[in-house]
Amino acid sequence: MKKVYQNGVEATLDVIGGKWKPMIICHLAVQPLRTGDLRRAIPGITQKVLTDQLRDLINDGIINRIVLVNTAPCKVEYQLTSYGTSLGDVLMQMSIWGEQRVANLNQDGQDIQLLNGHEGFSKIQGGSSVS
Amino acid sequence: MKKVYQNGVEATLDVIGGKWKPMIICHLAVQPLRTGDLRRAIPGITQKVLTDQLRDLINDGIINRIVLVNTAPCKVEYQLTSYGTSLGDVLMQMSIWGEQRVANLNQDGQDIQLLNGHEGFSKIQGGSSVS
DNA sequence: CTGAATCCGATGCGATACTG
DNA sequence: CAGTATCGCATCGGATTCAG
Repeated sequence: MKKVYQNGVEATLDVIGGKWKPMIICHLAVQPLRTGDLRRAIPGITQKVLTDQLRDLINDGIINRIVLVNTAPCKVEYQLTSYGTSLGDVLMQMSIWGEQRVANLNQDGQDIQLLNGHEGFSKIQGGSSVS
Repeated sequence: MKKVYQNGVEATLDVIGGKWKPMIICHLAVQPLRTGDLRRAIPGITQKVLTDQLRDLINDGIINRIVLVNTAPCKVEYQLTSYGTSLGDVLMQMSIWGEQRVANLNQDGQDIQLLNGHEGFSKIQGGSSVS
């Protein structure tokens, strides 16, 4: 089927729009991880949702699925592709803007919690070291 | 109810994640527009969806709703707030990345159409003039 | 330990028709 | 012309269960 995007933003959201995808990318940016590691690193995610979103990211070329064959229990590892690292700047910008927004809202009396800062995304590629 | 975000990216997606919101912001970045104008500027959007997403953007402080009182048929106009303009850089980055992605996919034999480039977002604030 | 299968509720988006 | 109300559908994310 032929896709039509209004603009590049839609195309980007197709890739990172999933609820947990930014977190997954963030963790894999530091080092390759196995599914068990990811589940522990991302509290609240379920088995299905994790594998669903991992599959999406694989199909979009953001991560690689690597089967380690010479191990006793067959192990599976996921790692960011070089294409995946190109998302670093975008995620960084989005994370920073979102943090400022949360800060604003909380000043206006709302009670919003932000579990992780943007430092995680700075690990990707050169990691444009923003304060 | 208390909200909890994993990271800033989620908070940002809450604001611009709607299917048409980037387009709406893009058009309002150039000049204030009335609903009829927006419907004509955004082919495919329906009345309901447009007003739904406009209301969301108002509640999030991205746009202002201005009722022009001294006109024969009561007119309503929408304009970007200064807070809304702060989204400029983020949308720009996302649009550029998405455009490159579409280009890559089309080179791989897919047939994806991209209606608008990132130029529209350059109108926001200083409009960090990227090529 | 990895991950596939099934069921299900919430929600976003859309079509249509109606009010001021 | 601006906005609302109702209905419907598709998609996403989540709980649970089963298999290699």
